[in-house]
Amino acid sequence: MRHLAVNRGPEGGPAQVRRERRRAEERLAILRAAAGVFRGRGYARAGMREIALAAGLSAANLYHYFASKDEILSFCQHRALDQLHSNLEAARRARGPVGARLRELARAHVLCLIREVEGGSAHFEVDALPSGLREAVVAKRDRYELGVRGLVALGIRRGELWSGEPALAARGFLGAVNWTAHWFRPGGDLSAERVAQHVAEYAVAGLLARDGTGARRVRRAGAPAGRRTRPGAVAGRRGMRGREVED
Amino acid sequence: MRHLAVNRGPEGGPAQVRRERRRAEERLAILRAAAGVFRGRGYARAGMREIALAAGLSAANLYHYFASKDEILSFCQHRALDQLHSNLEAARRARGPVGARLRELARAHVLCLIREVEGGSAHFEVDALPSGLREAVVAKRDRYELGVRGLVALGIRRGELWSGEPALAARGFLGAVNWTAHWFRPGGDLSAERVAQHVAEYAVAGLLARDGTGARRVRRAGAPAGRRTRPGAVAGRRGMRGREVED
DNA sequence: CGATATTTCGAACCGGCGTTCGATCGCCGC
DNA sequence: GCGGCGATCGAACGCCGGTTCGAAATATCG
Repeated sequence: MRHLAVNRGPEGGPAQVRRERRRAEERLAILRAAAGVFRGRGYARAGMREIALAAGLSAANLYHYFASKDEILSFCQHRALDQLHSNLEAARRARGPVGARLRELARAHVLCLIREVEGGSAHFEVDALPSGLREAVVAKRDRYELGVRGLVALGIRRGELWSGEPALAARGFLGAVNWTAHWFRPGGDLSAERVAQHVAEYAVAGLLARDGTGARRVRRAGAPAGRRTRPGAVAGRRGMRGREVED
Repeated sequence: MRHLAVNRGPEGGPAQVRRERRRAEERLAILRAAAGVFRGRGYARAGMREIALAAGLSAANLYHYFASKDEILSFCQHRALDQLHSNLEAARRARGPVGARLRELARAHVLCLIREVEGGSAHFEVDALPSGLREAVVAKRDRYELGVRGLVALGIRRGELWSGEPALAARGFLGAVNWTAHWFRPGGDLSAERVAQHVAEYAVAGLLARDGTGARRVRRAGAPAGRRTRPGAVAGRRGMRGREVED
């Protein structure tokens, strides 16, 4: 971190931006290589020399692109979380049955985790970060979880989904989806797309309205939100007339 | 590992067994303390001195009870896995609807993970073990997963469950259940029993027969196994007449 | 009560790993 | 071309943490 981005004035030369672009690309390449090593050996076991080898440069040179190993992990996590948040926004904006939206969200989530191009599998090593960097990652992850929970709550209010406890249902949903990163190994007999499809199917199925026990409320989508919420239900408190999904 | 269990002959004295019993108890106490530290800080961050402090003895003295830090983790995992296998055996022997059996299995699984008395939360740190100790743990864990998958396959053959792919459904099921250990913190507003109940409910719901799409085959339990398996289904191959659950 | 084995502990060891140092090479602008 | 800045690297540093050492305290047995 000795001489990064000197920024000698408000306006850099035309070649300055070329430099910075090349630098950003190199950072991304390193990030990808590091993500691969993290996935293969876990964060704790992965060494800087190993990451450097995978990225094709020397260990010392890594420190011209990242301040520390923790920062590399932090960037991996932020990148993947940004992708997840983008998926979430798409799911919130989408119209149609909440189940279908959640299914697509789950599918994208799984793909984000197991696709090699992203360093998504490094999410679960949040505990490895020092508190300074961890805070931001945890906050972003919690915001994502709250968004998913909001979608689940919306589905419950609409009567499309069933759940005794939206928070627990959302966590089960996320668990089924997140777990994929623990066992999936690329190159197996199951393609990433196939896995994502099936796991998403399972994750949403656990949320769908029960048919045998409990109230049967499978219903056409598009019913006005906020209706069909029985007094005893655990759905969202307070009225949020304008918003469709709670934060 | 210098002078453990000298074993001076085929028959130990009466006080010998008292010693060994006390030793075993001390080992268990250390195991519990270590499990607590592992849960709180993660395996990599937990130090031997910290474990020793939690267990109430010096760091050096730990090595009179365990050969290494890895061995402590390994024992934690084996203990928890033994518990899980015991649950699995109960689920296999039980009669009645497969869904109910899986729900009870999931409930017991969650409780095993989040109850403090057991070091169950250390399962996910399997990658931290050196290959020698890891093999046995992974094998035992895989056997458990295969057992769950067998139960799922049985439910599918019986027509009580639906799944495009038993292996993926079982993994989603285990994911929803295992994830609990990542977020549950004792002392929150949700009791362990309540969490286990709801998460198990969700995990099984994802397996139950679809009502809208797909074939509807919710049916009274106890139907003979092996029937109702359509030719195209992905259920278990080959006949296993005597066994109800495949290995 | 001596002898032996077991438990305990403070202190030190040492290997690995994240990190830094100092120097060299190469690219870009004037 | 040449000056300077950024990129690169081999080597070394320093710390942290698992592990070991040697001895002292304690229990067990004849």
